[in-house]
Amino acid sequence: MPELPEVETVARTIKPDVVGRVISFADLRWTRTLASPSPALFKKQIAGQEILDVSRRAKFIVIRLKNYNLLVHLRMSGDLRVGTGKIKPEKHDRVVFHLRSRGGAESSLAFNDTRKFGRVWLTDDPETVLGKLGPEPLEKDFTADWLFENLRIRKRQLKPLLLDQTFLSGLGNIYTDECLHIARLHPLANSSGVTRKQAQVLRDAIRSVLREGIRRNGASIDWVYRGGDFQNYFRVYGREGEPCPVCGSKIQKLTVGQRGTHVCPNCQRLR
DNA sequence: CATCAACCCTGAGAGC
DNA sequence: TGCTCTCAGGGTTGAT
Repeated sequence: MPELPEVETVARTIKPDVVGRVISFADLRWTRTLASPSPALFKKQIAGQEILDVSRRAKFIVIRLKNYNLLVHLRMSGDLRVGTGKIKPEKHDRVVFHLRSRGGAESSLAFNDTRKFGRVWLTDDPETVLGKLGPEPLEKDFTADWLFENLRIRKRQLKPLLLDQTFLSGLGNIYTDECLHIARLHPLANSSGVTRKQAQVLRDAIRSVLREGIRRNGASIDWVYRGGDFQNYFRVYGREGEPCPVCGSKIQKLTVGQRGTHVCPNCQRLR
């Protein structure tokens, strides 16, 4: 489920339930979920750490602890779930953080991840993990001028470039298809050919789609469900053969950069 | 530097 | 029902 709006929703959801709690210990149930450090050091360092804040950077959930930062990437099927009282791990729980409140109440924060693609880092310097990420699309520094200039410099297919987290952070397969449709740009178009005007429209489309995704608590697809309903408002994603909401042409599905890609053949012309 | 295939995994849904 | 096949929101790595 995890693109920027879904990750933002997860972070906002768990924050009030975990800030102020202390991690008594971590139960690492699938070793490979831990990216770094070693399991032994991880368990030693995290025990006794108070959770000070929960935020999001790109598609990472950043959990600020007293002396470290706990970074979580949900990848394809990850989720963070808060549990109260007696803890019995659920199917696909990969790491379970056992928590204690000041009053002594027990609860838990579980990283549940069916496909095991998700990763967790514990580090004192989050920049070692987040350092190469591109700008946040909802921040002020993501301007049309910046986008225009950087699309021009990189000579790449538009969609794979927008998915490249070192170029721009937070977009995933769904939201990229949606914003390219709004901007009437073809996913295979060369980034260097995008005009200043088109860059302006694309920049605004990216921000509006992400904001609406957040407003609707993200999109819920397949069995990875979290209560969002943005999936009911897709313009092209997952709508192959259905009419384009703008012109009525049949939405087509193609493969771009090994990802399923949805376009309106009339609104999004290659040239 | 850009592009692509393989890989990391499990499970849902389609087709037979 | 049950089997096989394809596909899935992400990202890394190594080859070309």
